[in-house]
Amino acid sequence: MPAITSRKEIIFREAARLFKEKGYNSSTLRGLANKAGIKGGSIYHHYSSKQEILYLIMEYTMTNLINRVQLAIKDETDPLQKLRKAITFHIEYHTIDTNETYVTDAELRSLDVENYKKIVKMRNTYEKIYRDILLEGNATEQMRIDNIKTASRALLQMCTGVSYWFNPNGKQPISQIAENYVELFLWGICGKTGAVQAALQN
Amino acid sequence: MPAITSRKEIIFREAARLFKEKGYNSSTLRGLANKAGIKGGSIYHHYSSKQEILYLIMEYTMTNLINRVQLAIKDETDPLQKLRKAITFHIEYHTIDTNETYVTDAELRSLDVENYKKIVKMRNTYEKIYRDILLEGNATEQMRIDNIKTASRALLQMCTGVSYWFNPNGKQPISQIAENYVELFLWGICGKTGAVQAALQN
DNA sequence: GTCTATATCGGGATAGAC
DNA sequence: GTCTATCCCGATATAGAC
Repeated sequence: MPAITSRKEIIFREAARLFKEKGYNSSTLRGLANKAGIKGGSIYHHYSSKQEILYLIMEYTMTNLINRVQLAIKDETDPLQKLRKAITFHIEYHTIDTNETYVTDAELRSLDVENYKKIVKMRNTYEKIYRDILLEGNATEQMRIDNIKTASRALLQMCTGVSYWFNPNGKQPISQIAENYVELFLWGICGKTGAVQAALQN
Repeated sequence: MPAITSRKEIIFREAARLFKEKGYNSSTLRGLANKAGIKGGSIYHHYSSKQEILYLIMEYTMTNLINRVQLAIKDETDPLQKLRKAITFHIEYHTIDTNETYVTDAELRSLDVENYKKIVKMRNTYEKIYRDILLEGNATEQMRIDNIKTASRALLQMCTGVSYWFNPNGKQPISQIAENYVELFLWGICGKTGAVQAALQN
């Protein structure tokens, strides 16, 4: 979205908030218009349908995810560092555009067939970036992953979940939560016990 | 649900399937009746409202989750073994009652206030079982977890995700996928590399 | 660019026959 | 226990005035 907050952008943001709160189908255009400070019919001056608004939210989100994760890892060569940067980006972005990412994650079902295909394609592109990092890590033997597809799905599922409960006013800053997740995914809950660390000292 | 497949049970199962496919609000009682082999109005002989069906699906699911996970771990004393059993149960149950668990996970928003409170309470009960295992593991120093709440959420989020993509006709049996997840959560993607294993041999 | 008024449709729920 | 018929409401989308 452009920097200047036009009415069109207000509708966009409020739609994401509303769709997250009530779900796409339970959200009404009257309710959305009300939040945007206009009447129901006026929405059609800015968007051609409710479906279009949903699609644009998802397209915006997927475009950002793909472009920005590539930016985040572009200067790294080490797979471990790439993964750290990618995970951290994923979690942080999901807490910045919380509403948009939530809707993108939860409302795939509500898309028309054509729109569905486009978004799924973008999602595959995004997931492949993570799979490729894991593959590299296996190749350098810095990682050991039996099943790349399962592991990348588990990773993204786990990280996306942060945005469901993250409270920006809470005690823990998001950077620290992201670091928790990185450590958890890299080392598990047993890999950093005293016994392992002692052994690694040798 | 009772063993005998009554019409009431058919409606219940078809509702879970339909709500998963289209979402609660996009599902119609006429469509549900059609799947159950009756006409729309006849549903009200078995259930008092659409909302009641949703609530019963969730109550059934949470009751099963709570009771069965306790059964699964009751003979174990070792926190690591408890966790293995609990994770395996969680994943396997989500692929048995896939539709019911999916709906329970995705349609909290669609519950009435009163029903919402009851289900959230049950979900907290369920999550506490996992948190307690992690706490025990920290106490015995078999695990090392900085943030129990974050870790348990990450775990459940990750495991629940299996049911979104698991294909019972695929190559991998669910028991093997569950084992992948257990290993991933316990050791991460780095904890089982050659370097660590060599160090642990000493 | 926003308003009001309205066309049109479909869904949840009920009533009463069989 | 299931059917048909229907009530009632609310939602998307459109038309035309300002």
